[in-house]
Amino acid sequence: MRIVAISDSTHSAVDGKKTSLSQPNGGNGARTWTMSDIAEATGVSVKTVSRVVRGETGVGAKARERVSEFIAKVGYHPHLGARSMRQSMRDCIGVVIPARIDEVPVSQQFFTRLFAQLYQTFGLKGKYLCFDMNPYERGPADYARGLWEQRFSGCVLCGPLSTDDTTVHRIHASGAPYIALGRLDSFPECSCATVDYDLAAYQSTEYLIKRGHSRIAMLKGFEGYQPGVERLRGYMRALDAAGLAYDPKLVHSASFGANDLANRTYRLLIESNVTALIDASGAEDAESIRVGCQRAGRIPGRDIELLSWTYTDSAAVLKEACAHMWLPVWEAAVVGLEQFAEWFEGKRQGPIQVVFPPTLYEVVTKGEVQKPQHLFELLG
Amino acid sequence: MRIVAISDSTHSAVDGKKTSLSQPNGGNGARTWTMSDIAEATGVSVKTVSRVVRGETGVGAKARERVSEFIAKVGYHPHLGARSMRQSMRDCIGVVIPARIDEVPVSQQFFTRLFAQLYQTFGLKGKYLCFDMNPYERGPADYARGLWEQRFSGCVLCGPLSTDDTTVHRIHASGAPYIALGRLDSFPECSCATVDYDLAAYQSTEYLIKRGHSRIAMLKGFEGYQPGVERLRGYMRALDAAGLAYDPKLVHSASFGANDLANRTYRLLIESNVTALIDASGAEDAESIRVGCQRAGRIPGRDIELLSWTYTDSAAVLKEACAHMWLPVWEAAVVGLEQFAEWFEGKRQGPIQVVFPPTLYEVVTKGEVQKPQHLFELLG
DNA sequence: CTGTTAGCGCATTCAG
DNA sequence: CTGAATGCGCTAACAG
Repeated sequence: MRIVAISDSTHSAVDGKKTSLSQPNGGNGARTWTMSDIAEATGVSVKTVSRVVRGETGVGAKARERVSEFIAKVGYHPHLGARSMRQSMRDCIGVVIPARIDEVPVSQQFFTRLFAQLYQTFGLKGKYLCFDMNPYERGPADYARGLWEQRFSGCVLCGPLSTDDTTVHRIHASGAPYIALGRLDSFPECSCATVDYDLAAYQSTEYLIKRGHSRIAMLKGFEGYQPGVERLRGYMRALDAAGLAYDPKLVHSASFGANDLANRTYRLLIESNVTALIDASGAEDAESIRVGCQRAGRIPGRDIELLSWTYTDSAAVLKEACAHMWLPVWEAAVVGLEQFAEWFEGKRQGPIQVVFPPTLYEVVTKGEVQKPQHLFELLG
Repeated sequence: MRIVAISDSTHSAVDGKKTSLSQPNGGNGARTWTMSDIAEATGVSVKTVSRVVRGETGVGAKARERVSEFIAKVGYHPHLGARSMRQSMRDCIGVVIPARIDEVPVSQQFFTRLFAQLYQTFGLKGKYLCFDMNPYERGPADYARGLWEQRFSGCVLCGPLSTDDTTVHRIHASGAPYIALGRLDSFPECSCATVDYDLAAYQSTEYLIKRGHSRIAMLKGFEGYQPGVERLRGYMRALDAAGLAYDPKLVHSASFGANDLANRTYRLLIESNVTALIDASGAEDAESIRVGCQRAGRIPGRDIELLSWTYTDSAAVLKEACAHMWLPVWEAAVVGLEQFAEWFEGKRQGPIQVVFPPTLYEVVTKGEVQKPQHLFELLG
């Protein structure tokens, strides 16, 4: 067991010179060494110490060894704040939430997968991950503040973008590497990795129209966010292509915080002549849909045809549904993160554009998915 | 939609003065403003700008408004590197892994709960969480490097400590607020929030002895880590108290990476005269234990008595077990994190010492827990 | 109430 | 191969 040597004969000259303000907790702790301390103690110049620390050439073998040993002995580490004033922080990736964390359904599953992926891509290479949880304490905060503050030099926007988001434009304009796990109509150049929700809605609607339905209801999530807009647009396009009129009463938005999915389902199903329902809520909540159907006196497969969206390949949210739309959100994120890592490391240029198409299944192989638990639900 | 105004008549004088090195990606991005830029543009001194930014008194209403507006307009943010040279970083908490992430069983459940808790405690207050994944690329890395580098000024050590850990001593000596989710025999002063595994092992063994067993096997995890040491010590103390001899053949360590739990169980059970088994592996893997029993030709409750450890209140890993030991690891972490937050904010002193006792259940109310999925299993 | 100035620790010229 | 000097953006002590 070796504790940092506080006093050492080699540098008795600098003894008690100053109590650095930047000491962790300004107390009885071990002293914080600076390059000039090291230089003084080892009898070389600051620049030589710098060369050794940064592994540069231009230092004699003897001097290098002496400095290296001393550095190891006292446990010197360069001050990153000081370093960041001369160069950008290329060892820290920001992970920021561009939406209220309790407004969007960040599932436990998705979050831990994302974290594991970030661990593999960056953590294993010794890089830091810096999370900014975007508190929204007094109005929407600037979720990219860590970038402006130079805390990190690139970031992952983890979550859907609000339709009126402007921050992502500023990130883009800054030239910093970034990737949004979601796109934005108003900003097609946006660096992103996501799924084509518009197409998913279009194909869902088209499928049901082909099966003879003309009064198709849709339960959609993400009100106020881009994925919500895309759902509606794709739905309307499909209706339009089939020459059907759009009835706003047939589209409801469900919020994730309140558990009103069953209620929304019920209300949609008692609308006149509704014969089919697209569950594009993203909640993956079979029970609520079932309860809603039951309360409306509808039996799936007989009185009402269901089509539900899932984030899992070949899996169903509702066994009773006639078809299942798979949104490869995770798969897009993986590809996007790989490309982002290359951009961050300077091996490629940005922006990234990964938009995966959805896949419609009629037969499911993996059974029914569980209702996911969301991050904010774990609290108190 | 408003993009940062690049050129503005108010400050045409400083036009094109310099291209700061610290620009995010040194390219076509928007310019990075400094305090002196703001000062020059608004006709005040740097100190006045500083006062406005930091919300200090001593600025006239007119000047304050002018500066505030300009700052908002150009999207100025203080450079944290520069700031960190004068004061410690009190808005960033390090979350570091003091063990190889693939050597210890960080369950998805525990991890997301921890993250949610950190979000609530720090994220909501606008603080950053900086994860260092401790790569171990070339030999064990210094998992507290973020502290030495002044990247953060306090940290949570998330995971068990290695028995030969020395880094935590240095963290302690630095005076920085920290909390280890695990303790260390060799370092009783260590700031920690954990469970008394020694007591859990003692009580488990004692319980089985009282039920008439004298040949008690133990399956333990965390070889090389403190919780592993405590398991063995508690087990041995109980044997000793009852005047029984310790037989090393009756204690096996299971590693988490390899799935050898069933095999270990089998091997323990074919040992001569073993009549009871403590599953202190921490794997919460009922299936492997069952397979091991079956292969050894033992039927739980008849040929062999099982006692399994769980991390969930009133829940069982194995329904067949005669008793269940609950280790309130999570509960200790919550209390510890609260105290850590207060220490970090200067509202109390360290170190923290939260050591929860385990609880033995004979009757279980919440049913059988699922085998947890671990973070590293999500990769690949 | 406001401004001037001296560093913080490091990387980077530019000289030896 | 080495070192002295400069400045990054900010805060704080010290003047007005």
